[in-house]
Amino acid sequence: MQRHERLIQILDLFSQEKPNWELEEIHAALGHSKSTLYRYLKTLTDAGLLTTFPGRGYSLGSRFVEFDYLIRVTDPLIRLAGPVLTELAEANACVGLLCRRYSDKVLCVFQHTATTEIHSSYERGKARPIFRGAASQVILAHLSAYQLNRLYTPNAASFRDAGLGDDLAAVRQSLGAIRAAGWHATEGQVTPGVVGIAAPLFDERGDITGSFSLTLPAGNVTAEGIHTLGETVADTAQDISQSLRKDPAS
Amino acid sequence: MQRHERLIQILDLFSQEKPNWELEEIHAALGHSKSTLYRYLKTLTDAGLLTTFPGRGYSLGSRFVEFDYLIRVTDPLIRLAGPVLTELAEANACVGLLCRRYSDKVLCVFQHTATTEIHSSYERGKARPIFRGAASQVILAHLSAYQLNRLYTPNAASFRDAGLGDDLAAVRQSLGAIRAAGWHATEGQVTPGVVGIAAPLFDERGDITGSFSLTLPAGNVTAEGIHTLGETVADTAQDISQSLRKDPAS
DNA sequence: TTTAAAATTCTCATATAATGATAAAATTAG
DNA sequence: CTAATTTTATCATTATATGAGAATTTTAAA
Repeated sequence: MQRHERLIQILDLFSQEKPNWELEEIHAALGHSKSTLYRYLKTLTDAGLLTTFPGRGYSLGSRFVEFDYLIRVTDPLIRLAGPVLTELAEANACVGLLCRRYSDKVLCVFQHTATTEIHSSYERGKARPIFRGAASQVILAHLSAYQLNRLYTPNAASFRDAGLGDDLAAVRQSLGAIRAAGWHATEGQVTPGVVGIAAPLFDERGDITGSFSLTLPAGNVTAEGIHTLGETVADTAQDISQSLRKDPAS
Repeated sequence: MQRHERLIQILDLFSQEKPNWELEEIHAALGHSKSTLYRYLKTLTDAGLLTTFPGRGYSLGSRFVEFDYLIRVTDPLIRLAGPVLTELAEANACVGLLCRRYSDKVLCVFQHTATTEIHSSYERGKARPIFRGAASQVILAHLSAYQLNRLYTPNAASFRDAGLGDDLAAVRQSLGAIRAAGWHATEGQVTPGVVGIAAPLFDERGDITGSFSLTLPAGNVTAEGIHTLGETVADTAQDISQSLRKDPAS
């Protein structure tokens, strides 16, 4: 294995269940010599990727907090879509979600809650299931043919389970229908009894970059209501994509 | 130079001014061979520290967003102090700030604004000046003697400019006074016309871990008012530190 | 969908830096 | 201030990183 990978592998240890690691524990888990391990930990600590206090082991460093801030303030998606999403969520007493595609992931990057009926667990930084839910599927629907092929082959079962089709042809067709509609709604794919209504967001070059969505209790809305909201979400998302084209950064 | 450092050096390129780098630009800035550079970028991208989209160069990856979330949800300081700070800021129509020490840095990790008179620029992830302002100085005041020595020698001028004393003895004395008072207030050290009132937060082992502070327009408060608020802030911070002792994680 | 162009990864011989045992130094805690 | 502990430095050996070019993958255009 590459040395660099062994260095970065250390970061993989840190999780919600175990955010703090003693030197000895890392040693036991990864088995480097003490010299090497100290060298690795110093490199990561100097880079701000880890932090340590005497007698308290290692935990994730300030760089993650600082770079998240940097990403947040330089993200035109948040700047442009955030306020509009907040407004729309308030107007419809629901939860608004802004997601971004990161190659093979869909992450929530902004959220606004305007209801107490559902408590969304999708804060900024929380990953979404890639195949399930409107906010993700609307992104899948706009991948290039090549990218979709690549993703489909090792994940055929996930596509089927998410109701997108039993073979690639069927998946292409259902994703094509989502593209044609301009918006997409799912019910209970992520949380039982909860409806998601999403539309795609495109970057300044016209490529899929994320999704704009509302989340609300299934009982609160009729099929017609969903349709009306879908059109609104689609129109709003289209406006945002248009603004992104005029905005310098991506 | 160590190879690992050259790898991580790539991350240093990314800034608020230039959050996006083309391969050719990185090549020009750091001068590795194409093979090596591609190898480095792939390692960082696979680790989620960078992200890339065709024709759009590289930018910071999803790991920073995800790990900031992880840090946020596992941070007992935010869980315990956040709600109390919000309440206190609302009650006094000011800005509440929660800062954390990261070895040589002081970072804002939580903020609540309950006034329109000042607009705090200290969102989560924004670094604070280490020597200036109540929120930082109250942390300095509780460093160990050894740590203070280490920090003082190369920063004597900064200590003087921040009004903490002209030599180490004087600095020790003024920091001792801050410790004795239990809270500390400064005016205009960070933003002109703005008063900061801060108290220290200690972790479960009794070591300084951050600060709890309120920020308000100087015109809105008398010397007595500051004193009253200072006592409140100190008492509240003390309660939080006490709770941290009972809390498992740090 | 097919094809051409561009971007990225792979291969391999050589040079260079990583490794680990131990010694030295720095830091903590009493 | 001193003893105990943690962290860093030293150095010979070994293993891996490097870079040029070839092969492949991926993109974009027809």
